[in-house]
Amino acid sequence: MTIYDIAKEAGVSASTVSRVVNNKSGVHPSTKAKIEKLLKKYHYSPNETARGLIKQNNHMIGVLVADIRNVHYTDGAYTVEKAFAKLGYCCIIFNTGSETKEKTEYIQVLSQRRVEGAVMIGSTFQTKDVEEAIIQYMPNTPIVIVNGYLELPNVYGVLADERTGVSSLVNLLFSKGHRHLAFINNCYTPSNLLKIKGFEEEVKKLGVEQPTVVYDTDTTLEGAYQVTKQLMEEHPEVDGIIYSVDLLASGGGRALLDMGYAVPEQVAYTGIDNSIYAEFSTPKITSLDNKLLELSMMAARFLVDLLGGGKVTKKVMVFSSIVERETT
Amino acid sequence: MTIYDIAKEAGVSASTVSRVVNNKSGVHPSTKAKIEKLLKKYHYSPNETARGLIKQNNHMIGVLVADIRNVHYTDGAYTVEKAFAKLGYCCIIFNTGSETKEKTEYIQVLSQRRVEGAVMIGSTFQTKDVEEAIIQYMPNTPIVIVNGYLELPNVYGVLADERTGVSSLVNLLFSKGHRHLAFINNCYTPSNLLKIKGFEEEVKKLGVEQPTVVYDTDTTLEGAYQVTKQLMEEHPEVDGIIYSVDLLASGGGRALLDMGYAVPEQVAYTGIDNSIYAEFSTPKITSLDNKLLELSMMAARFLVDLLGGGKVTKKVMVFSSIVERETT
DNA sequence: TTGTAGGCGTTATCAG
DNA sequence: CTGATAACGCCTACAA
Repeated sequence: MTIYDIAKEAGVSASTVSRVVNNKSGVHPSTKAKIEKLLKKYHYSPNETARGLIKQNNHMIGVLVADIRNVHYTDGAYTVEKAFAKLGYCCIIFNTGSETKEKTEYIQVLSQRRVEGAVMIGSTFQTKDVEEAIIQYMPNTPIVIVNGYLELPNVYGVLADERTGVSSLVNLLFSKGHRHLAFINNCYTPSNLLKIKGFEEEVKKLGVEQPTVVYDTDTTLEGAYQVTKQLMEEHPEVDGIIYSVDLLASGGGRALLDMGYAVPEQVAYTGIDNSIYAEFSTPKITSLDNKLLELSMMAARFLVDLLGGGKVTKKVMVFSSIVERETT
Repeated sequence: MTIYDIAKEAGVSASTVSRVVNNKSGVHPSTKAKIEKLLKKYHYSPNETARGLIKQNNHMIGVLVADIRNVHYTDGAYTVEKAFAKLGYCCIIFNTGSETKEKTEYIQVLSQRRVEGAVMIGSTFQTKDVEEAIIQYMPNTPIVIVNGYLELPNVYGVLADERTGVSSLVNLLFSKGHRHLAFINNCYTPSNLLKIKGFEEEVKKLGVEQPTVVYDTDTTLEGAYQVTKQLMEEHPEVDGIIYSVDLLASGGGRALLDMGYAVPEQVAYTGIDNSIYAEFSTPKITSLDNKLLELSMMAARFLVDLLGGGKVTKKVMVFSSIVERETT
């Protein structure tokens, strides 16, 4: 059902129908009524594709996320979608995975779709390859990165201060008498690298001579469980652990319990993200709230402002805070 | 950068450029090379909007979900997105919330966007209003509902047999000596109504005379905690609880522990969904695996087949199974 | 092998 | 107040 079909049946021209559809003034009430009746009768809805072609806008924004199943990415995607839906935009969401190649491919896809703006969720998008893809394919599309930034005229960043956040976690553990700290990491995203940097710097600053211990694992409960066991066997002196994300802390915490450690007296540990995992686990996990939710809300607002032609800060940082629970 | 810009610079017509862009045969190698060079130089990417207009397809599918932050919906959305991205489709995702009005509005939006197909995730879409909206706005668009169904020519359903699933949960509790069962429900979706029906039927079948107890709460840890306390105070004889979703079981389980009940000896309980909550909680929760992941995968495959012009079963059911853990 | 013309469904600009 | 007409960017006969 097109505007022409309606026009023919109403005995008017397409332009008149268009005027009615768009609520423009200057249509005779009687013709207007006649047309509206037909519109309703056929449940006419304008073809946004055609509209977009002539209006040079499609009210679509792209959302890139490594994997929406990660809780904080889920929240981010939700926040962004909700914010834009309210404004009549729709979000096309892609799970890029962690591979560089896929990320750049999806950037290309977004450019073909001519999205008006994009949000990339996660520091994993703060890479050279993404930067180049943006330069090539979307040099003029406003892009906001959640917890990341690229030095490009059309890219904006809202960041968490995870480096100092982790420093404060170290301080917390230290203040409770824990001196032999370890860090368990899941992957080397820019965000996690900052966390490790914050960890190592603060440990050094506090004057602990012992070399810092950093272990790797994949992002699973089981992986965290195993690597924690391994850590405690190889470094029995460790009495405080910072996990790069809550999920690891949950899995690792179980290992500590199974090994018979008293938590938090003998070994204390923390997660990062202050996600539902921290709240759900037993014992409930002390976690660094890096405000990822606020970050996404801010990102959405930034992009909305940019699309509205407003000026926006290129780069902001949101301060994190510790939520203490039962593991410290 | 349009096909015309390229054509002008190459000294050819737009159609020739179009042929090269679409890899059609019958272009002289030298002109082809010349054009390809320009294409690369300007990082030309075809405007999908314009393409969609003439090809009468935009390779977009709509995904409706009440709230993507619910874990199984997240998984569903992920599965669907991944399946379609592989085929060059993009997914526009909307969080509809639970209000009827919003659901029908988003159906209208999808129709304006002229999506080629849609997936609705959750039994909450199995309502009269959604049905009418589909009839009005998308009577010819293939739609697959995950865990729901509507009797419409263009609607397909992949369902979980939660009714018999819950019956088997009742049987499990019964077989372990629990006779006084209660059901704690979060909201009255078609899916949950089936669960309650399965619960009540099976209790009756097993010859328990005592009236069945069904309590309500909102979908939060805290709500489940409170309502479980209330339940045990008002019905101290209860020794088995089925929670409509794992999240409730997690919150309720903590209440039972706090009240000093031995789990599962004194009181046993189960969740439904076999989600990460069941695995995370302490004790780990026995849960009904209603195969929501398979459901989404199947839904995606169905829709892919439909878009490819294939025939697909209108309605299938996937059998659920119990995953026993520490609470039974 | 290449170009021309028409059309996809809308909107915008002019005339009338 | 209304109707042609030309665009938007692309694709596809058909003609050359």
